Amino acid sequence: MPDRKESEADHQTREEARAQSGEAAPALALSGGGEGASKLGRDDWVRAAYAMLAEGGAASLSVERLAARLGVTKGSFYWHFKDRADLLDALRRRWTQQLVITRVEAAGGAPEEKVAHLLDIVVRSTRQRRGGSLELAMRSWARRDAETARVVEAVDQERLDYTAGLFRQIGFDPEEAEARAFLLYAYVFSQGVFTFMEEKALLARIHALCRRRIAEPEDGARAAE
Amino acid sequence: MPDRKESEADHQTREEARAQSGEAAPALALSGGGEGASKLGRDDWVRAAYAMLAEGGAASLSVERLAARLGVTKGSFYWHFKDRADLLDALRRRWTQQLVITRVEAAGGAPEEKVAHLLDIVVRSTRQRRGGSLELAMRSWARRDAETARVVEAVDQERLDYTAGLFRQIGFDPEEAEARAFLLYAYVFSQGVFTFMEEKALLARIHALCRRRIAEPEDGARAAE
DNA sequence: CTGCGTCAATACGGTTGCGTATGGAACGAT
DNA sequence: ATCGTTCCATACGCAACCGTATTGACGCAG
Repeated sequence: MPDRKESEADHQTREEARAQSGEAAPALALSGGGEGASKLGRDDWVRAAYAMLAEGGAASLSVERLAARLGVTKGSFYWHFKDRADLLDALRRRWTQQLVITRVEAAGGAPEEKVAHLLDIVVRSTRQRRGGSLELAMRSWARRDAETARVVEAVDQERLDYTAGLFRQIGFDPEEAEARAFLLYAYVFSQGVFTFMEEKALLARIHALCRRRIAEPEDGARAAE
Repeated sequence: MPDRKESEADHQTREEARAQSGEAAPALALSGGGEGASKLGRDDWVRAAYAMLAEGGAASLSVERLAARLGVTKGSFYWHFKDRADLLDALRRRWTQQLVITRVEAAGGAPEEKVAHLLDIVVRSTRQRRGGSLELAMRSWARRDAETARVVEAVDQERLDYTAGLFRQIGFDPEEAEARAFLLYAYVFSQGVFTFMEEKALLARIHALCRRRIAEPEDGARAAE
């Protein structure tokens, strides 16, 4: 039975639970909170649920396990949320606002640099594993939930459009820009999905080459200048 | 509550269940079966479960819903399988044996043609949606199950190695072959994952271009001939 | 007809999970 | 001190599942 193995130790204090889950204390909630930050805010719940979503997917995200992870009981959960569906809504919204684009835009620079930044996102990100799990969880969830499917498709579309725009700014014609944008997106997404990409060696070997195939102009007809 | 909505109508005959689930009757089981094929074999269960895995993921694959889908009760299930874990094992094995590589090899031809075949797999496949869902479900499942992670990684590695081998046969040096193999895999995988790829128009627009970026030699230095 | 193997129905106990109801502790305001 | 707000605990009913035990229907060999 390869599925569950926890849920034996229940009944524990908040501090114990936090200690064993390896999670940092909420730390915001009340801005003046001194040490323990004894009360949880809605945002603490959403953040913890977000982590669980990445680990186990939406289907195995239960209210009671979430509460146990936070060291409280579900009595508290239903004070902050109407429903489990209410929590899931919040998760969808949070994921939508986790914008990669704004991060890239904030870094600024020429379109070429932005593309390079996009290409390196997974490589740079220390916790690529979690990012990939999230993307995976969202898409797996989207297969059986229409609203999630809507959200995910919208985000994908936005990312693709943005990337295609960069390529157009660089000078590719619209079709070529769209194709390269998709290739780039597929490449970055796959980096987060395939576990053998965690061997740094493989990634180091192929990254520069992939980057060239995706982002550089054709070698024969070098455009202008 | 966007999750469940079925499981109200239970208690029905086998034929009713099959009719309303829109599924074809098992149709093998007993090779001499005339009409209804009244008895189910272990393989029928695995096949039905395989379909449910694609639709809902491993977490939401329950024995009782599976039985209901087949028009029987779980009393029957536990005759064919020791466990739910037993069924999941069978699913993992089935997925492992669903070899794309052998299909491509069977078609034969020069390495270039095989690469082309790989590139067109999703485009050709009429039920790309289901294939993508399966790949997605397996990987989402693998994030929380070690054995599945092992299986998936082995399959990915095999596919990557095979594709890299093709590129080496074409004449690329090993590093370039590996990089292009990954790009190809990422491209094909992503086609099955992103829902906006279901618009045939977009795919038609970018496919040729992507194919060139992935499979064709650099335009500047055209190799030999 | 009898017995046996095969597949399935029914019934049961146990666990997990959802959502509700209700009460209590901490804290600030009046 | 009293009250209201905020967060949490406990207890309950209910449904979905898992796995087991028992019994039944059906075909087939003897």
